Amino acid sequence: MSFIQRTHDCGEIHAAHAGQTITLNGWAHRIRDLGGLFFVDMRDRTGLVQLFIDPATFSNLQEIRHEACLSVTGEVRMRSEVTRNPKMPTGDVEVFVTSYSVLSPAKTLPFPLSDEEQMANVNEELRVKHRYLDLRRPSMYRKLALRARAISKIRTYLEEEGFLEVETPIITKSTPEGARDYLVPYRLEPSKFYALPQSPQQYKQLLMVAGIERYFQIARCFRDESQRADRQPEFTQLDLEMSFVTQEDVLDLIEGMTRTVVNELIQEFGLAKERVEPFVRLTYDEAVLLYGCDKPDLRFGLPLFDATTAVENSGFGVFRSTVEAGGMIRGVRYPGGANLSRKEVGVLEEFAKEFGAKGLATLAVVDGSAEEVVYTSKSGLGVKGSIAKFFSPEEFEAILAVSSAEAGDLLCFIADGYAAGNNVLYRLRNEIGSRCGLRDPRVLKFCWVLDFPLVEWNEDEQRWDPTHHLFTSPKHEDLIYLDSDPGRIRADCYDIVCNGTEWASGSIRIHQPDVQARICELIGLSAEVAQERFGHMLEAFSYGAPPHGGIAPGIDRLIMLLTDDENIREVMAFPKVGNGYDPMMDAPSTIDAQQWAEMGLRLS
RNA sequence: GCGGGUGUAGCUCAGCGGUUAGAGCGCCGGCCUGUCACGCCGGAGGCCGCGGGUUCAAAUCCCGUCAUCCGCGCCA
Repeated sequence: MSFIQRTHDCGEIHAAHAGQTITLNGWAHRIRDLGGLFFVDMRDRTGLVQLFIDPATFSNLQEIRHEACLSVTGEVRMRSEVTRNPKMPTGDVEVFVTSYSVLSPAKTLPFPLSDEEQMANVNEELRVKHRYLDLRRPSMYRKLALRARAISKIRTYLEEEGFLEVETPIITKSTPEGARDYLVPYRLEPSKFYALPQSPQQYKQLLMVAGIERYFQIARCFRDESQRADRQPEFTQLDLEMSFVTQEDVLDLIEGMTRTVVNELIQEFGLAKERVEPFVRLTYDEAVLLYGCDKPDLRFGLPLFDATTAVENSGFGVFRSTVEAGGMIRGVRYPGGANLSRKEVGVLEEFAKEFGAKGLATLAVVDGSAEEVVYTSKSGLGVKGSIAKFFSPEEFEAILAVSSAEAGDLLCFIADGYAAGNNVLYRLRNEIGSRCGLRDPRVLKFCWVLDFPLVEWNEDEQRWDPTHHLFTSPKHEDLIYLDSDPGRIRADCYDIVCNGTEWASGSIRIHQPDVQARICELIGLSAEVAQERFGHMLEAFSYGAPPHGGIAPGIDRLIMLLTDDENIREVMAFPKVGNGYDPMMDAPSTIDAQQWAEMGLRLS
């Protein structure tokens, strides 16, 4: 069936077109039938323009229903002063329709896609099921456009830096190290399987051995792990690797790329974000000490404090016994928290308990002249609270000093081991930051976290596990701890964190077979198993592998940061729902008997 | 694997032991010549997620189950 093709786009029509006869193709976004007057807001990918249709000229206007696909021809007319709509970019004009055709009628919609306010609450599964309708919304188009432009700018930047984009296989070998693999049965030998790549990690290192020197790819990654708001079974990373570089070279390149790309996107899309500043740098140890985690939100301060020595001999049994057991008393300030009711503090304690806290001890810091104050400090601060009775004046002074407390603060203490306590405290700090309005949505605070430990002790398995992955290079000077104190070995490993979420992770890789062999041994990978799983890597490295390193920033997460979306589904065209199911395609699905037979498979 | 929330009209929700289950939006019909979230009048539309139980009586209480959302474990 033929149709009259557009001469213009809806969103571009303006006063200069007045008098012209034009044709538009698009959808009926909103319809206002006034009896003697008929208005349609027509939408295409560029925007909206109002159609004016004279009902006297057309007999069957009820066929123009919500989201019907239309071709419309008419004359662009200026609107009179009183009928202009300043809220619309095309609001100075309208199209006086002389002919139209319904290219395709539309059934009643499953959700009100022309109403952004109502769409905010619509059932997520329904939106995913009818994704082709959800994506008609201008706000969704804009996210896809932002994503496409981000990728385009990344590509441009890296190509100018001498990078080559290389595709790597989607069906490959299972290397059961990190996440669970998605598996694909191999028809020709029924006991064998391909795996979908968790990332192109090994391929990109092999590309370095191949002499590509500067590789990147907008790479799809697959991990069969349980879902979260910011995770999907398949997601996209900017995968990147460079040869003959130090850590500093990778950091410089990525920081330059990020600031260029993000600042351009902020400008191009008019995002309500401040320009990205040079990245802050923290070591892993500093980050954990100051913020309790390796992904601190640096939009605000409130560093954790350590009150262990201040209270280790106090009359408060919980604190004393924790210290005696080798634990620590660390805490965080809650500005304004001194006003919290007992019940509200209880809510905060429940929050802490969700993350494994045994309890939450608090002291309110107020003006020294306030009521119920148990102790007034030399500087005039008053302290009160249910545990205040346990401390001596010296202990109060020490607590106030280490916490840098101010009047109005609620000091929140967690008594536990360093790691377990930090796990609670960093979440508590983020919660306090949110409550106090300190997590400014206009700010993108990027920071590098450097010098991660190479390995961490796995209590369950009683062995050392790689913190990053087994090809990560130890810092040369730390190799002396390999036998005596492996936990002390730092790696040439780096993360980019933005606003409290991990955005990118990377490292300098091991390129020397003898070092790789020692690391395999350290993490309990026997030579035989290493050969079976990674023999291709070990062999490749034996043919003159260059020193190399790389990084892999998450594309989805970058877009989420730019659009302030909390859910990764919002920045993907066709996401799955929480259990990995695709309600639109109905995938995964059963296969027919012939496919079972062909694959040599049966249910156990 | 675990915890919490939500399942009632096409959508968003109210109803939380007691007449015939409601509202707003949408949909259908009527009226309306300057609307732009048009307005006004009328109407249709419900296995109250599913299964079981308690009760004279269940959308409402209990048990189970399924789906979905959020989180924990997990995610080199």
